[in-house]
Amino acid sequence: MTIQQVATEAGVSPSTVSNLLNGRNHRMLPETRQRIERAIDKLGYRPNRAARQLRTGRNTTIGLVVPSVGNPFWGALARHLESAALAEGYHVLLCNSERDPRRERDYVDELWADGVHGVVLCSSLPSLDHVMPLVERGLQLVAFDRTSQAGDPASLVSISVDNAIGSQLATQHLTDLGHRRLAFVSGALASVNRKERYRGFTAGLEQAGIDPATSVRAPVKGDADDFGDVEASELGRAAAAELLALEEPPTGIVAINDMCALGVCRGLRDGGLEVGKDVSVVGFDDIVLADLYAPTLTTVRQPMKEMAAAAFTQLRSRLDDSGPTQGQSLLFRPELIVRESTAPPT
Amino acid sequence: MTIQQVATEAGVSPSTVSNLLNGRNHRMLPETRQRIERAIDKLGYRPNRAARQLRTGRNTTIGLVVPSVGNPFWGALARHLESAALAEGYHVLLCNSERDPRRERDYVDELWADGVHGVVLCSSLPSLDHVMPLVERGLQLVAFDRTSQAGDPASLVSISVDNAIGSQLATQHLTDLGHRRLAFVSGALASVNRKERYRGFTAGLEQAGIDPATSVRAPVKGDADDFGDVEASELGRAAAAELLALEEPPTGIVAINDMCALGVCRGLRDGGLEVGKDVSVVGFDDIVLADLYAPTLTTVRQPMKEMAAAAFTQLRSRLDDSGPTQGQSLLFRPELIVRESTAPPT
DNA sequence: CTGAAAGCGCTAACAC
DNA sequence: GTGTTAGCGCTTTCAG
Repeated sequence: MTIQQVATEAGVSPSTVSNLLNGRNHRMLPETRQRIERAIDKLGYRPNRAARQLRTGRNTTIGLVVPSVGNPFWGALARHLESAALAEGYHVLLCNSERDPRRERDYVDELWADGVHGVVLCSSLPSLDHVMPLVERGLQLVAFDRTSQAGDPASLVSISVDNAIGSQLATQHLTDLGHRRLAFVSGALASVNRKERYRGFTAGLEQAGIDPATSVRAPVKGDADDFGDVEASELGRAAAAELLALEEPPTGIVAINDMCALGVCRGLRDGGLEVGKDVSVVGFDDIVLADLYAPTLTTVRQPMKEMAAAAFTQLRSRLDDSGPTQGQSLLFRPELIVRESTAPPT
Repeated sequence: MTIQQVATEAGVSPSTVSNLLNGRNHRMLPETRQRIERAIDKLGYRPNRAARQLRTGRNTTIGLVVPSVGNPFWGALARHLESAALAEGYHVLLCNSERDPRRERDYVDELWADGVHGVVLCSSLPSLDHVMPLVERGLQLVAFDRTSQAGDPASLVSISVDNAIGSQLATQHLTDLGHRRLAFVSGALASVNRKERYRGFTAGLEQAGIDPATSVRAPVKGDADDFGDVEASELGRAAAAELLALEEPPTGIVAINDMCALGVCRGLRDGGLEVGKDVSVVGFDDIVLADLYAPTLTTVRQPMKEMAAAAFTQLRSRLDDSGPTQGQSLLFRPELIVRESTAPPT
C-alpha cells in the first residue's frame, strides 16, 4: 500500500497525494481532493513512517525516560504526558532507567538513533553532561522533576515542583503540630530534587527554631545503593526500624516521597507504633495510594497533570521551531494535603 | 554520519560495512574488519533505523499495550518485559489504552504503521476482532492476562495466570477460615479474565457447600462504566459502602485485583470496621503495595517476571521465524499469599 | 573477499 | 493545480 498506488487509484501523481497528506490541501481542486480521499479510504492506505522519517528527518514521537514505572508517580506522569501528546498526534516512547545513569544515557542515545528529537528526561543526575553531545546536535530536552543547574545546556527546559518549598511545607506542618524531634528519610541524596527536599526540611526546622543538627537524616548508612523506587518502600521500612532503635526516636518523619513514606509507616507498624498517633509521617507526590492507605497519608501534592501538559507543550513548540530556543525553568507550586498520618505529638 | 562515510574512512565499500553491521563478518579479512570497526568508532557512527527499516521492513521494537500504567501491576509488567527485551537488543513501546477499546485498536494500528511487527496486548476485550486484519497481514500478537478464546486468531499466543484457580484459592482460603457470607467485588465483568475470576469465586463457594446465590457480587449497579484501573480503588471503596449497608454484610470479600482490594479496605475503614478482624479481604496480583498496606493484604500472586519473560520469548521467536507459527496458551500457576487482611470471622 | 547498483516509500523543489 | 524528479541511508543481489 504505497502513495503511488493511491495516486494511481485517484488518477493523480504521488506528489499531489503527498501534498494532501501534509496539509497543503489549498493547493488543489476540491474534487481532486475528494478523489484522493476516497482512494485513501478505499485502499486503507497509511503512510509509511520509516520512509517519511528517512525523507524529512522528523517524526512525531517523543521519548519519556522515567526512573521507575514501578512507582505509580511515574506511571501517572506517563499517563498524563501521553494524553497530552496523543491529542496532538504525537506518540510517547516510554523508557525506564531504573535510576541507572548508564541506562539513562543509553536510552537517550537509542531514542536519538531512532530519530526521536524530543525527550522528557526525569533524570536523577545532578549533571546532564552525558547527554550534552546529543543536545548539541539538536536534541530537545525537557528535564522533569529536576530544576536547572549551572552547567546545564542553555536550551534546556526544566519542569519541576518547588521541592524545597514542598518539603518545607511538610516540615512546617509537623512543627506547627508541635513536633520537635524530626527525621528526614531518604535514600542517597544523589539527585537535585532530593537535595532540595532536604534543604526544605532543614529550612523548616530552622524556621521553627530547631537546630537541624539535633534532627536525624536516616538511613545514615547505605547511601550509595539505595536509590531505587520500588526499593524506596523497603528503604523506608528499614529506616523506620533504625529510627525506632534510637534513644529518643523522632515523633515526626518527613519522607522523600510517598512510596518511601508508605514503607516508613509499615516499619513503624512493625515496631508496634501507630502512625498518626504515636508518630506522624508526611510523604511527597500524592500518589493515588496516599488516600487509600491506612491511615491516609499527609503529603505534598505535585500538580502532575499541569506539569505533564507543560512538558509536552514546551517540547512540542521547540520541535516545531515555533517556540523559544532559550532554556527556561518552570517551577510549580506544591500543595500540602493534610490527612490522617499526622497529628500532634502525644 | 552515514554508512558511506564510514566506508570511505575505512577505504572499503558501503556493502562491506553493511555486511559487518549485519553479522556477516566471516565474509571479510580480519584486517578489513578491524579497519571498519575503527572507522565506526572514530566517527561515532550509528546506523539510521528509519533507513534500515525502510529497506528491510523489520525493526527491533515491540509494542506493549496495557490497560493502565496507573496501576502498579502494569508498571511491573512493563519493567519486566522491558528488561527481557533490552537484554536482546529490543525496545519496548509502551501504550496505555485506559481500557478504551478504540484507543486499544488505534494503538495497535499505529504500532503497525510504525513498522512494529510484534505486540504484547493486555486486552480487556473478549474478542480480538478489532486487530484481526493486522494479524492476517502478519502482526504477531501475544495476549497477556487473557486466555485464548474460540474466535481468536490461530497464531495467537496467550499468556495468563490461571485466573479461575487463583480466585478459587482466594475464596477457599476464606471458606477454610470459616467465612460463609462472601462477596465478590469487581467492576464490569467485561473482560475474559474477570469472568474467570468470578467463575473461580463461585467454584470456591460451591466447593464449600455454599450456594453462590446467597453471596453477593458488588457493586450491583454501574457495571458499564466502572472498568478503569485507577478507578478500581474508588470502585472498591464505593462497593464496600454498599456492602456494609446490607442487612447481613459479608464477612469475607474477594476483590478483582489489589487496587480494588485496597479501595475495599479503605471503604470498610470508612464504615468503622477493621480489616483482618471484622472483615477479611483478599486481593489479586500481589503488587508491591500489598505488603506495605495496613493491614498487609492477603492476595493471589501472579508470577509476573516469568510471565513477562515468556511473553518476550514467544514474541521474539515468532518475529525471527524461528518459533512455531501455531498459537499456544501458557497458563501460569497463581499462588495464594496469606497476610494480615484475612482471619477467621468473629 | 569486496564493490556496484538498484530501490524500499516518501517529500519537496522545481517544472509545466 | 499538478506532475517530474532526485534523493534520504540502508541492504542485498549479483559481478568481479
